[in-house]
Amino acid sequence: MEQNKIPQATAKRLPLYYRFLNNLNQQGKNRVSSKELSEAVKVDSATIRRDFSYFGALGKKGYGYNVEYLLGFFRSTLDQNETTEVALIGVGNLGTAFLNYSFLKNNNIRITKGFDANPEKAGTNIGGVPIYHIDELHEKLEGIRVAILTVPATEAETITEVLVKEGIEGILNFTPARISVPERIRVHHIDLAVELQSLVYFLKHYPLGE
Amino acid sequence: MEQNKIPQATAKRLPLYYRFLNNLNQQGKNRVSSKELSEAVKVDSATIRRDFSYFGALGKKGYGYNVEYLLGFFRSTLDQNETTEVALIGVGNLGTAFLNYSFLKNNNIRITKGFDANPEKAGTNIGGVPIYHIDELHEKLEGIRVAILTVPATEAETITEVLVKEGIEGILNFTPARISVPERIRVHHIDLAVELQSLVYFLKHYPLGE
DNA sequence: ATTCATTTGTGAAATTTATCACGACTATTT
DNA sequence: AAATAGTCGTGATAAATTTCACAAATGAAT
Ligand SMILES: NC(=O)c1ccc[n+]([C@@H]2O[C@H](COP(=O)([O-])OP(=O)(O)OC[C@H]3O[C@@H](n4cnc5c(N)ncnc54)[C@H](O)[C@@H]3O)[C@@H](O)[C@H]2O)c1
Ligand SMILES: NC(=O)c1ccc[n+]([C@@H]2O[C@H](COP(=O)([O-])OP(=O)(O)OC[C@H]3O[C@@H](n4cnc5c(N)ncnc54)[C@H](O)[C@@H]3O)[C@@H](O)[C@H]2O)c1
Repeated sequence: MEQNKIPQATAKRLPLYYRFLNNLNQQGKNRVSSKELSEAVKVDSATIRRDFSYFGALGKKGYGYNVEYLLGFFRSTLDQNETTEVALIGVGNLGTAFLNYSFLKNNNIRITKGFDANPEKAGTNIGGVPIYHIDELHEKLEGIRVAILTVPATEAETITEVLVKEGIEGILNFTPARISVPERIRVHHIDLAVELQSLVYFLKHYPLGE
Repeated sequence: MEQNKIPQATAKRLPLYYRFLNNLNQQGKNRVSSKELSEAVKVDSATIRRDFSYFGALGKKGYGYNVEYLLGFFRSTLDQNETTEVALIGVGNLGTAFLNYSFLKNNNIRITKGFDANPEKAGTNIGGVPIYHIDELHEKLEGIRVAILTVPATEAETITEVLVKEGIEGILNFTPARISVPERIRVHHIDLAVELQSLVYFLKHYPLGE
C-alpha cells in the first residue's frame, strides 16, 4: 500500500515499540532516547534507530525522540485509529482464555465474534463476546478480515478453506497444523509446543549467553 | 554442548520436523523426500535439506530420507528420550488452558507443577497437574529448569528474579513485559498482542503474496 | 545394461537482518 | 561563547539466513 520498503523484521517490532511508547506517554514522559527504549524492549539501540529511520527522521540529534509525536506517528502507521475486528474460531480451552482477555489495552484490535461447532456454545457470551455456531460463519463474518484459529488440529484445514472462501485475509493459527492457503492470504503460526521444545533444545545445546 | 554449529533458525525448525516425522511414522510411511516434507511443513525444500545437512548426511541421493531413521535421530537430538519437566507460574486464564492441554503428543515435555499467588488455587489440581502456592517455589522447584510465565505483566519482573534465584535456566514468557535476566538465562517471548497487531499491519501494508 | 526420472548435499550467490562507528547536531553547564 | 555530554541518522560492514542450481547417486523401467 505504502512504500513496501519496511523490512519484515522491522514490521514485527513496531507493535512492541508502540506499546512501550504508550506506557511512557501514560507515565507523562515526553522524551525518550533509543538507548532507553533499547533497555526496555531488549532490542539493540542501533536497530531501533534503523527501524525508525525507515519512516523518516523522527528524532532529533542530541535530543532523542518526542514521545507524543512518535506515538502519534505509530498510531496511524499501525492503524490504531480505527478498530480492527477479529473473529475467533474454536471456543475451547485456548479460545476461551483469549475471549476473557482484553487485548485492547493500548490496542485497537478486538475479538468481536466467536464461533464453535458445539451447539451448546452457540448463543452464549464469553467475556462480552457473542458466540455463534460455525454454520453461521457466512452471515456473521461480513467485514471481518482477520481470524484466530483455535480449533483442533484435525479441523484446521477444512475450517481454513471455509474462512478463505468467506474472504478472510489473515489467520493467526494456534493449531499445530500447517495450513494451506492461496498466496494472497497471510498466515502467522504460533506453535506453543514447538516454542517450548525449541527452548529446551537451546538450553541443552547453547549453554550460557546465546 | 555439541558442535555449536547449528544455526538458530534451523534449531527452531527441528521440533516442527520432528512432529511431522512422527505423524508419518504413525501412518506407516517409511520414506520421505524433502519435497514432501516441504509441502507439509511449508518450508522450502532446499532449506530442509540444508537444515538436515548440519547433522551429517542423513538421506540418500535419488531416494530421500528413511522416516524411522530420521525420527530416531531427531528424537535423541531433541532429547525426547528423557522427559523434561516444566513449571507453570500463574494459573489464570491462559495458564489454565495450558494445564488442560496435553503437550505430550509426540512430545516428551510436561508441565508437572503449577504455582499461583491465589491461596484458593493452591492445593487444587488442574488437568492432572498439582497447583502450589507461589511461596512454595523454593521447595518444589528442585530439578525443574524451565518455566512458563503466565502471570500479570506487573508481576513478571519480580517473579522472574525469584525464578532465576531458584536456578531456572529457561523461561517461556507470555506476558507483555520484557523481562531482565542474567546472560546465562534464556528467555523466549510469545507476545500474542504483538503477533495479532503485526498480522494486521502486514495485511494493510503488504497486500497479496508476501 | 541402459535409460530415465528422482533426489540428495552443497558450493556459490542472493537476500535479509543486525551491528559498528562516526559526522552532525542539540541542550546544558560553566 | 566555549566546552561537554548526549543522541540521531546512516554509510559501511558483518553476520545470518535463504535460495539457486547442479554434479553425483539411486532405484525403477525397459
Ligand atoms: N490449549 C493449549 O494450551 C494449546 C497449546 C498448544 C496448542 N494448542 C492448539 O490449539 C488448538 C485448540 O486447543 P484447545 O486446547 O483450546 O482445544 P479444545 O478442544 O479445548 O477446543 C477446541 C474447540 O474447537 C471446537 N471445534 C471443533 N471442531 C470445530 C469446527 N469444525 N468448527 C468450529 N469449532 C470447532 C470445539 O467444540 C472446541 O470448543 C488445538 O489445535 C491445539 O492443538 C492448544
Ligand atoms: N489470556 C490471554 O489471552 C492473554 C493474551 C495475551 C497475553 N496474555 C498475558 O498472559 C498473562 C496471563 O494472562 P491471563 O489472562 O491468564 O491473566 P489472569 O489474570 O487470568 O491470570 C494471572 C494469574 O496469575 C496469578 N498471579 C498473580 N500474581 C502472581 C504472583 N506474584 N505469583 C504467582 N501467580 C500470580 C493470578 O492469581 C492469576 O491466577 C498476562 O501477562 C497477560 O498479559 C494473556
